[in-house]
Amino acid sequence: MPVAARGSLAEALSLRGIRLTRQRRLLLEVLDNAPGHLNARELLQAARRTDPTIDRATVYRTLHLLKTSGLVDELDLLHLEGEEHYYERRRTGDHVHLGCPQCGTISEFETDLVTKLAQEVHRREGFTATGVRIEVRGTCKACGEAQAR
Amino acid sequence: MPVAARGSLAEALSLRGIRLTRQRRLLLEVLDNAPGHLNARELLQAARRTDPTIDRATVYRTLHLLKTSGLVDELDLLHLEGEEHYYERRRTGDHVHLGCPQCGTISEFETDLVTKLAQEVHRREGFTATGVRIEVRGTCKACGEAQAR
DNA sequence: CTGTGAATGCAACTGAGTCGCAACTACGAG
DNA sequence: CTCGTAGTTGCGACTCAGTTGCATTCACAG
Ligand SMILES: [Mn+2]
Ligand SMILES: [Mn+2]
Ligand SMILES: [Zn+2]
Ligand SMILES: [Zn+2]
Repeated sequence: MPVAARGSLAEALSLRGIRLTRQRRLLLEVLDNAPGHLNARELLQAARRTDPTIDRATVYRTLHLLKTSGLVDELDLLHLEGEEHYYERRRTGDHVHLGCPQCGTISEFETDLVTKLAQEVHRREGFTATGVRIEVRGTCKACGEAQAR
Repeated sequence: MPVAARGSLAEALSLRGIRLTRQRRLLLEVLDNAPGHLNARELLQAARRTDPTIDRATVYRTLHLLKTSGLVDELDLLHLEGEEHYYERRRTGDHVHLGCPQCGTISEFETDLVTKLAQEVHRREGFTATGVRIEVRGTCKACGEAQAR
């Protein structure tokens, strides 16, 4: 991962008075390089491939920290399978998650409706949103076409 | 609760080949009359006030049934407190949940953006939504005003 | 009324997430 | 570049939401 990203990460953390430990750096790196969405168990497994001594408790404590710092978002993807939660680095563009129970696929969908919703909630209710989570369950295109026959 | 509602409930269930047992009727009644959002433990407690013999396993099995039948929605309210999930009867008007971590209040917000999102997802992605869950975390009006001083 | 498959209660189990504590370490003051 | 210390980690025990197998009970079609 680019040096710039590392720099800004250390910055982002120290700005908040958070120490940049070996474990925290590793966990963020794993999240950055993960192809999809990881749950806590998968995150631990992946991190252990680099540092076999890292502990489950550290993963949970770090996730809590990163969530409240706004660096990571927690999803449950409508619990399509199991009770776990999933984690992803917070990005700039807002996106929504689409889950298809038939094939188990989670896809992402960018839309400005997230921002629109935050604005509407503020205008009509005086509520200042700090985080919006939108999860959609349904039939994906592929499953829909397969069903049509 | 109106007889009509009861009738349509029995209908709704038997249409799907679901037996209307004493326990299922009770759990739906408790959900209907609940002031706010209940988690599984609270639902069990409330139901036990009427039928002390009802079991935890029945609550979970029934919730699963009602969820997959589309009669009940599961929320996690962004897990403002704890890991539990919350349940509410599905209504006609779409609504969104607003959670304020500072005062712990959950409020509801009606908006047609839910429908708009479902339409946009279908148009742009070919994804047919069967359920949309939108949860917003932030500072409520009261807490915002208190903070301004 | 009766028979039967579905649903329930019970009790044991699973596994995600938490917590207290002793050892360790990031990092700022000197 | 030390050193001191508050913050962090690993560990192991723990909590508690949710699940499961099985014997008993019950809804409801015939
Ligand atoms: Mn995502
Ligand atoms: Mn959840
Ligand atoms: Zn699909
Ligand atoms: Zn508030």
